[in-house]
Parts: sequence; structure tokens; C-alpha cells
Amino acid sequence: MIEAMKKPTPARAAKEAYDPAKIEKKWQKKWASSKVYRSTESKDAKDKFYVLDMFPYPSGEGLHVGHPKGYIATDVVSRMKRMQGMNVLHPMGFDAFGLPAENYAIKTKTNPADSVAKNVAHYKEQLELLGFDYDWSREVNTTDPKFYKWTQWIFLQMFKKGLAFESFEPVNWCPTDKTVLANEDVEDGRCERCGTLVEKKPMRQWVLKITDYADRLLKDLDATGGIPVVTAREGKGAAHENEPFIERDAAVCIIRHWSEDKYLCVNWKATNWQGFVIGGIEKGEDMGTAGVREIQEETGFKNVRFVREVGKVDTRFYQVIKQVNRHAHYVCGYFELKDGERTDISQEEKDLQDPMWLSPAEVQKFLNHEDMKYLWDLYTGAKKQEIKPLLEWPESIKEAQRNWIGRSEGAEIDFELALTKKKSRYVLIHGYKGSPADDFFPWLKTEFEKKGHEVQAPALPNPNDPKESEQVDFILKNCTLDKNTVIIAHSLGCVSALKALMKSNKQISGLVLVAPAIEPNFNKESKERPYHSNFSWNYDFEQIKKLTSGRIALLSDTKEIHRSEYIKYLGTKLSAGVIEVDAVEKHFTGAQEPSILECCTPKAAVFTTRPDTIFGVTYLVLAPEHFWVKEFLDLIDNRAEVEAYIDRAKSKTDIERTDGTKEKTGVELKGLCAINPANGEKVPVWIADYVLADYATGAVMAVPSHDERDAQFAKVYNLPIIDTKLEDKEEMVQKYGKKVVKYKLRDWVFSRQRYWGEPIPLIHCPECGVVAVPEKDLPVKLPKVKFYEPTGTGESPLAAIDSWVNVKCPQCKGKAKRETNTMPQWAGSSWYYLRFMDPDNKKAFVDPAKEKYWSPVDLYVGGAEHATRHLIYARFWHKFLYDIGAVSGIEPFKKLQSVGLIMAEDGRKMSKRFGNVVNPDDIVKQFGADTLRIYEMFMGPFDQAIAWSTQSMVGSRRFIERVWKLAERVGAGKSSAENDRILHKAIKKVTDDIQSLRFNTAISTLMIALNELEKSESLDRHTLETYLKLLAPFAPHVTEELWTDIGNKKSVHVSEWPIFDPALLVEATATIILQINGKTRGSFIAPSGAGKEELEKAAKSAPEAEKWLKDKVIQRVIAVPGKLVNIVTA
RNA sequence: GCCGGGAUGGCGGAAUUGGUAGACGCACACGACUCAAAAUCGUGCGGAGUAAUCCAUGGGAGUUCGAUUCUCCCUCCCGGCACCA
Repeated sequence: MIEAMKKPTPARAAKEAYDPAKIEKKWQKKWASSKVYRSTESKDAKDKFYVLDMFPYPSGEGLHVGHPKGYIATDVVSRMKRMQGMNVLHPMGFDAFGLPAENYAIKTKTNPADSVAKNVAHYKEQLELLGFDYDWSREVNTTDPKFYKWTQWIFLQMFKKGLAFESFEPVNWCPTDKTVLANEDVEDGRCERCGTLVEKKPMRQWVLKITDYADRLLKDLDATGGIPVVTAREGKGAAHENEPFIERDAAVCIIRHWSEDKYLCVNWKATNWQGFVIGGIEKGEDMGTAGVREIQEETGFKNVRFVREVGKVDTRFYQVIKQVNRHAHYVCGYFELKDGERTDISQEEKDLQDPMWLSPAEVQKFLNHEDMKYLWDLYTGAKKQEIKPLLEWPESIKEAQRNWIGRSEGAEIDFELALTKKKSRYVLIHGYKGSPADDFFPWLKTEFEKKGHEVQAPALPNPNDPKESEQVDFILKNCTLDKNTVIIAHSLGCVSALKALMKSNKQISGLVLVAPAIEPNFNKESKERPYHSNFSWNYDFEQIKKLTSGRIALLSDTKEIHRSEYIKYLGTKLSAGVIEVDAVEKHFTGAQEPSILECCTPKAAVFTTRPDTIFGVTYLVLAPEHFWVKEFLDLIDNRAEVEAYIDRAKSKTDIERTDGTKEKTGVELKGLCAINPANGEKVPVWIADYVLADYATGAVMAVPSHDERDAQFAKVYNLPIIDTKLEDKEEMVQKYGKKVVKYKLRDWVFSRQRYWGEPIPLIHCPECGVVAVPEKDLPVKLPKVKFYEPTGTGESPLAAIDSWVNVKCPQCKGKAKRETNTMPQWAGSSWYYLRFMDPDNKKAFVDPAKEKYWSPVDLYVGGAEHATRHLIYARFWHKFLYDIGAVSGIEPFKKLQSVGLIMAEDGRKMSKRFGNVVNPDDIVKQFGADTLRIYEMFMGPFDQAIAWSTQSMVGSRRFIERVWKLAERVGAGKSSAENDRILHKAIKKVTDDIQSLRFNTAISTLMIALNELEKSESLDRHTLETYLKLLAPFAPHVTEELWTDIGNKKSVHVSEWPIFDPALLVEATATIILQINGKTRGSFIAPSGAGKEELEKAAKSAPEAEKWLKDKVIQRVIAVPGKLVNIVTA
């Protein structure tokens, strides 16, 4: 064999030495000009395969060798899939809005638009050196107005659905980058970009309501995918009532005749929908009961029996009336009829459908919907229900998202707050024609007095013809208005009360307006009331807000629709909460109106996962920012101390506050107590910064005997710790609270006070409020500016550009101003994968047919660091787009693979800072792109972090050179069985390994095959071709060169991927391992098909057996055909 | 603290349902070629031992005829979450 190798008989003229510099550029140009890698929506029956990289953020530093690792992987997969005959979409683009580009621009004093263009060009050059098969005709760039027009469009859709709203809550502020940050942009209390400690600042911000999707984002991580073919619904559902698409989960009933092998099928006349009886599953029903009920109602058959569940189909359809995508399951059951006994069914039902009994063969023909066909196949056993996860994602990333969303189930329990010594004073003001003896007033007075409060309930003069000044003066004369007073006014009494308050100009504790009287000019059509002209109806809302510190509640009776508009109006003017309740009697005229008492009773809701420990509560802790702390500040005994603590907590950064190792601090709210609803016990109320304001209710019932943190706190402040027996959780929740689910996920703070981002397409109009920019005016282009440095004032630099800011209101055409905040870096990347499907569309962000064709992304490859940002944001946007019917699936990325980082040779991260960056351009120059590609894929398991080693690269280079030399040996001879065996072993392994992204073992297989082929006596053209095909995805240039050298005209990259033939692997004999007592002692050759007994016999006669079994008694022999024989001695 | 993933020669790693542990590659050593070197090709390469053989997949136990693989406990490393009630 060595002889043969030494004297090769080259059929092909010996080529000059392998020189990548010569061939790689050549092929890259050829591929580009011949457009081999262009993707179009295929007309033929090819399967599509959408493989995507997380598109790069082009920094000024360019690529280092770590960046292309993921791109090489997708390139390998896309090339194999293409050769396997699939219609491949493998695009590339650039994500370039946001802080890094802007900071780079500021540093280098170039306009971000210019530096981004330069960086993108550089990135592209570097990428092109590596021979990727990207379809560059589909390139997108998030900073291109043609692209961000649609980013803005999606934002507007969210705005219209109420998912984008203005918030004034404290947010994360980075003092270095001078912008707010989303929770996701904060790492360990520091700005993820610059490492500065983040401050909490209350600021006006645009926020996306991602929390509305928390539950679905969590649940769909574990959803099963069902059968994709069946789930892709063409139909539009629920166009009218007779439509058989059902919005809930529905029971599909396969019903067998009582004596014959026939099945009941129905034809819906209105829709020509042919299938089985189907009906929605009602709340509390299972599929069996729903089916039986539905069969009885629709067909009249009385004696139905549910036999077994058949299977499930995931159905999705577009709900025409509501214009949303819907998602439900058809759960199919098999039912039998005992007899033909039947009740009459309504004419209505008869008109809808024609029932008929069909034989199994007829059923199959009859069905005209794929879901029904599929369920029938499940019933007959022709198909098996295949349950795959909807998301084939690494467990670690799913887990990171679960942690981030942080669902916890628990209970909310109200604890009433009361002053221990001081009592409140309630001033009750009755309305028109009323008196303190009427309606709920006497009852309310008693209730307050029971609690020890003082009540003043004046009988106002001339209730039947009230005059403003008379009433106001009477109130001021007879009632005490001070910091301890709560005014409760009803109907017209609200007017008197407000006027009295304004005139007194005294600070009070709170104000409750029960069904307030409507201003006469609020609604011109409202009928004239006799008292209208007796009042002046001019309120100074700002003054009222000040005097009440905003502690105003407005009670609205849901039965009084005409009043609710006015109350809502008052609510906005007074920035007060409107509480809508069912009054006992209309307009709160019942003898008891508990909702009034309820809203006067201060209650703090606590969230707990341990309601079973409620009898162990020894104190209550509120977050320092808690609503009730502000409310009671005036009424407690140690105001100064408490205020000082609140100030201290405010000045702490989050990282200081949440440091669990520090001793806990807090202050008691002296003079205040909380009442445990379970035993009526009064416990002290504390504030402490270990309770977080923005998680759950910001209040905790402290059970030091069962909670470590509470115990620590109790120890510090000497609070009682009582051991208590545990109650039944469910029972406690039922009695004292309600079940709730809380999430750690916060809404997405979506605005940035920076220049380089998509402008938020909204306009602030003094008359109309916040108005969306009309879609026809999109995109709102980012203006070119000279100064784009952040201002630090909480406004973006855009605010200084008057010509841009000042616009006409699209609604009233009056003077208005643009929103000047911009979107965060993550906006464009939340949907870019959709734009690749249809990058030039001017009418829509993606054409629905193209979206349907390419979705979902079949393989998505990128860094694991995006687990809780990009990947959560994109899922959120996708689900939203699904809900409005803009995309067809509920998840964007089917299979996700994370790339392991490539570290520098010194084991640290590659960074300019450490001076350990390896540039791919240099590597390509020295070794060639094919070598770099093979090396990066061969380094180790793809998802594992690994250190770069330029020295180790020579192995990959040698490998290619040996292939190059092997090709010189190719002869015209026929293929040998030996070569076929070598190849087919490799075909199977390489195909499987690329499929499951185990590139390192795929390459090792190719190396093994090469070693074997080198030793093989003959090398025919077919063998070489097959080998080149297998290697082509990894080393596209050299394989293409060798491929054309042996006379092929078409590219190797569009040749057919070899198909594994197991018959070629069968060998006549197999090596069987001989073990004695489980230890390997030798081996012997046996015929491949040898049975257990044959093997046992052969093993016993093997020479090693003789040696090791001398003087031993054989106790047992285990023979595994094709593998081994183990002889066990006593 | 909770959750997820790991630990195999000098190094990167392989062993797809429990069946010859160390494939493939790097490094290293020796040999061939050469005046010489590089390149290339060949041979060797977990540890101990002349050898027979014994020991070895982070440590300890267990299940099994047989364990890198399964179960339990422990140590260490990486990643996510974290005063989340």
C-alpha cells in the first residue's frame, strides 16, 4: 500500500502547490457574479430552510477571529441544506443604532451615520474574505430609513393597542451615558455598556408593556410544536357564527355507528366544511364531556359513550371580525353510540349541517380539511402523534429566560392600616335634598365611630334650594378642616365640599367624592337642574390637589353611565383614581354602601407565597416608597425619623440596597398599626429598604419564624418571633386574600435620551394629547445634526432642533411638538429577521405570503449573552405581531444554537484593551479562508468557549493540503467496495453531525476518511467527488477548485449531497471483544450474523479464554451479537 | 441561597441506546529523505513496570456480567437569577 502511495499515477496533471491566495478570491468573484446563493420563494415543492446569524453590530475595531465562528457554522449548514435540495435563505445585515456607535462617533468626532457606513463597509470586506454564501441582495441595516420606517410602524401598532405608554416611574439612569436604561441593560446595578453605577430617577419615559406577555413568553418556552404541516392554517376563521373554526379549544368527535363500521360525518352547508362533529370545550369541561354534550345537541343521539382520546392538533387562524390571530387546539376523541335512539334537533341545527354515515374509506375521501384528515389518520393509526418542543433551544437559555421572567404564584392579602392613638376625623357632606339622616350617612357614621373616629355630619341649610356661599360658610363654621380630616361628599355635596376646601385653603388628609354632581356646561345637552345657577362651578384643580396632597378618590356607580364620563374627566384633572363600583342602590342611595367605607379604609396589600404562615405575622414592612407611607407621614409620631430614612434609601444605588449581606435597616412608623385579617391582631408597621417598591405590592407581611430575611430584621430590631403551626394554604387564600401571580419581569423602558436611534413617531399636542404620526408620514427621519452629544438634561439632543421638533398636530392641525426621545438599540433587532424575507417591500414590513413561506427561522445562531435581551424582546414583538395578524406563527426562532466564545491565546477575552486580538484578515493571508473555517469548526464543541491557538491551525492546513494531494492521485478506475465503505461511513456521520451542529466530529470523520483513502489502492473519480461534496460546506474554495479541475461544469455547491446507503457498510465478519469478568482480555473474528450461542462457543475457544479461564468455573456467559462476549467465573 | 451546564493524557477534545476509554488534531520523541535545515512521509506517544500485569475518565459510595455513560453524596469550575416576600 505504501508502495502505491509513493508512486502515484496521476490522471490529472500534477498541480502546483496549494495556494489559497490564488483560488479563494477567484471563486468568491465567480460565486457573486453567477448569483448561486440567491434565494427566492420557490415555486416547486422544495422545502425551505431559513438559517440566520445574529447580525453584527459593526464596531470601529472590525472583526476578530471570534466573530465569524457562528457565521461559519450557519454557512456550513446552509451549504449542506442547499446541496440536499432545500430552498435556503441565508441573509446578513447590520445592527447599527444605539450607544456604541454613537459613543464611537463622539470619540472620533465623526457623524454616526458616516462612521457606521465606514464600519459596515469594513465588516463586509472582512466577511467576504471568508467565502460566505450570504444572499447580499437581501442585506438590511437598522439605521436605513427604509428599514426603520417599519420599526416605527410596529411601534405605532403597539401604541394603538395600548402597549406603548408614558410612564413617570423612577427608572434606571446612567450618568455617564446620560440616558435611561431598561432593566435588561443593567448588570449588577451597573450600566452594561460603561460600568457606571446606575441611579434611580423618576422621569417621563415611553414604556412597552412586555409584562402583558410575561405569561406567554414563559409558557411557550415549554410548548410543544405539534405537527407543523397541520398547524399552518390557510383559513380565515369566525367570519360568521356558523363558521366551524372555534376560538376556544374544541372537541372533535369521531363517532362510530352502533352496529356497523361507519362513522358520522357532517357537511357544514354555509362553508362547505367537511369533517366530524365539533364543538367548543366550555370552562370546566374536559374533552369527553364536551364531546358527549355536543353530540347530543347537534345530532340528537342520546346514548353516547366517550371511549378514548385520539390526539391533538394545534390550530391557528386569522379571526376576521376581531382582526387578530387565534390559536387553539382541536382535541379529538373517539365516541361510540349504544343505539340509534335520538331526540329531535332544532331546525336551526338541521339547516346548518348534513349528517351522514360513512365507511372508513368514504370518510377519508369525504374530509376536505387537513386537520380533520390528520386526526382521522391518528384514529386509524396511519400516523402517530409526534410531540416535539416548539422551541428547540438550549436548556440554559430557556432557563435564563424563565429566571428573568421570574413567575411566582402566591396570594395577595389586605392588611388594614390604622392609627393606634390618633383617630381620624370624617366630615360627611350630603347632597341635594339630602340630610345626614338619609341614605348611607347614619350607617357610615356608626361604622366610623365604632372604630373610634370622630365624625362631623352637618345638616346643610336649605337642602332643597342650596346656595353655594351659604353651604360653604356653613361647612366652614361647623366642621374642622385640618391635617387629620377626611372629607366624604356625595353628589351635590361634592361641589359644596370642594368650594369649602378651596375657600378654607387648609391642608386635609383626604377627599372622597361619591358620584359628584356634574358641571352644567360639561355636557351641553344635560338637563337643567334647579341648583345649577346657585353655584359658580369653577374649580381650582391645582389648589385642590395641593390641599389634599392628591389623596382623592372618586367613586363612580357603574349603573350611572351618564355620570361616568364626568367622573373620568374629574379624575384626570385631579390626577385621582376613579373607583368604579356597583352601588347597592343607584347613585349610592342605599342604607349601607360598603364601597364607600372600603375606600376610606387604608389597606396595604401584601404579596406572599406563604399564606399558610399568616398566624406567624409579627409586623408589616412597607417599601420606603410605598404609597401609604406618604399618606401617613403627617399622622405618625416620628415623621422626621421616617423622612430621613426615606431620603437615605433614595440616595442609595440599587446595588447598595439589594446587598443581602449587609445588616438590614428600617424604621417603625410609630403610631400606626396593621390589622392581621386572620386573627384581628394589631402588629407594628415598619419601612425597610429590603422590601422593594417595584416588586409585587411593595409590602410584606413579616413572618420571622418562617422567613430568613424577616428573621434577620426581627433580630436587629428586637421584634417578636412567634412560632406558629402552619395552616392550609388554599384555605387561607380563600378566607383572607386572593390568588395572584407575580413576575420579576418589568415593562421595557423604551426611550433613550440620545441622538443615534429611531425617532419615536409620536407628536405631543397641547389639545389632543399624544398623537401618532400618520402611517403615510413614516419614516420620521432622524435629522442630520452638528451636535449629537447627550445633553444630560433628560432630553435628547433632538429637542434642541426647533425646525424638527415643531410640527402641526396631525389631528387638529394646531401647533405641536415631536417626541424627542429615540428608541433603544434593541428595537431594530427585535424584528429584522422578518425583513430579510422581503427586504425591499415598500407597502408592508413583510409581504404576508413571503412571511408565511419563510417563517419561522429554522436555525438561529448567536451568542448566549442575548438570552435575556434580544431573544426576549424579539419573542415579545413577534407575539404582538402575531396577535394583530401580521405574522403567522407564535414564535420567531425554531431552533436556537449558542456559539461558544473564542478566547485569546492568553485565556482572556479578545480585546483591543489587552492587545490580544487576532485579526481574521491576517489568518486568511497566512493560511487561507478554508483553513480558518476548518480550524474554527474543529476547535471543539461548537457551543463551548475555547482559546485560540494559531499553532494548532497547521493541522487544518495540513488536512487541506493532503486533500489537494489526494486529488492528484485520482485515476479513471472503478469504485471499489473498500472506498464505498469508507465513504458511506463518512456520509452518515458527516450528515448527522452537520445536522446537529457537531462540526468538530464531522471534520474528524473527514480526516479519518482521508487517512483511509490515502491508504486505499485506487482512487476513482466518483470517490473523490463524493469526498469533495462532503468537505464542500467546510472548505468551499478548495473543493470548488478541485471539483472543476476534474471536469465539472456546475458548482460543487449546487451538486447533490450524497445519500447514505447502509447496505454498503455491511461486512462479512465482525471483531468481537472478549471479556473475562468484565475486563477486556482479547478479541476474535466472527461472522457478522453470528448468534449468541455461536459467539459463546467461539469465545470459549479463543486463546485468551484458555489462559484466563484455567482452573476457573464458568458461571455465566453474556454474548452481545456484533459486539462482545463476557465470560463470568465463579 | 435557587436554577442550569460542566470536570476524560502535556493541550483541544472523541466515545450517538451502559459494551475494546483516549478517535481526530496539536505538541513531543525517534526514524526515512537531505550536505544540512524546513517541509513531507513513517513509527511511537495516559501512568507504573524489563515483562506478565496493575492503576487510571474530579472524589466517595451504589446498581450491573460490564459504568466516562445510570442513581445517591461530596469537591471544584462556568453561566443565569437573587434581600423577589
